[in-house]
Amino acid sequence: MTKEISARDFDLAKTLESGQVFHWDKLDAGFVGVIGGQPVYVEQRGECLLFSGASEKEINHYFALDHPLSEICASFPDDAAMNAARSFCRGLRIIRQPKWECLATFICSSMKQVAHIRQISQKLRERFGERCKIDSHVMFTFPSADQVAASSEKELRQCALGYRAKNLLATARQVASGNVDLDALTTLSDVDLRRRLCQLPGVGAKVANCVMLFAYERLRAFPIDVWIERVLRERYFPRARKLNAGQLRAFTEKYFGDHGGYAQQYLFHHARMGKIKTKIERKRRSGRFVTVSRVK
DNA sequence: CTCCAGGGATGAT
DNA sequence: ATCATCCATGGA
Repeated sequence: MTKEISARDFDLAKTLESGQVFHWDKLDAGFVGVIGGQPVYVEQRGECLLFSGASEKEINHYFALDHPLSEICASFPDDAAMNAARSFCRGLRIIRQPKWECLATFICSSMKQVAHIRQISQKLRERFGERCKIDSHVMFTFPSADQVAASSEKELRQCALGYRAKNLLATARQVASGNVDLDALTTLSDVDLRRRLCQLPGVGAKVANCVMLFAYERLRAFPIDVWIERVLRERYFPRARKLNAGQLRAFTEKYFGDHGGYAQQYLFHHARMGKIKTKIERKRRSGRFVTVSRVK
């Protein structure tokens, strides 16, 4: 039942915990999640992936094991912030997510921490998705646009969506009705795709760029959230006074180039992990200080 | 307890 | 065209 493929230049944990996808959970030595409506277990052992629930082809495609990662990383600009992130995030890949699932979760992401987006995703799945099992482990698929569209704003709010419920419902109805065909947008240019996505309720430039990057494989798309904006201002414009969103966007588009989305994800993950690490460090130091002072 | 989070829509300059 | 404010919720 368990199959295995070689996966070079790949770090499963970094990929799944970098804040690009929100429905994978740690189980035993690996992760459980859903790919194409099927429950999947994946575990990394060195340069090998052990998995069950999907075909080798599906695993290869979902985790984008065909992306030429060393070439992509080599195309990043050569500067201190980028080099640190490149080194820290070795093996992190931008995966190929289902379009609706990605769009829906990022509509829910506004002004939410990664941990809470995961929680919202889980509540949506448990309430509206379909129950399934991998071995004896129970899980739920992400609800389709039809399933979300058939619910109500009140029900959605019970998933801790807050003001985002109205936007998710409105967008789900546009997708479910066929008014918007997410698959058909694949043929559009980056500019046109972004414009169409931004027409959906709850989708602005940032969410549109996330969906373009994580579901449409537009590897240039460069989402600018509070973390990335902080990195850009601190590391690339340390003493710029007035710097608006348009100027930041123009800079990122030309500076980070064809794989800007990858560069962005590396900067994002490195910055987030750095902060979490300093928090743990602070806690450890304060704990030690208390111990020492008590001894005295 | 307070602070803040992978923002967007809206209305005021 | 840019800028400020509000929007719910809960983790840290």
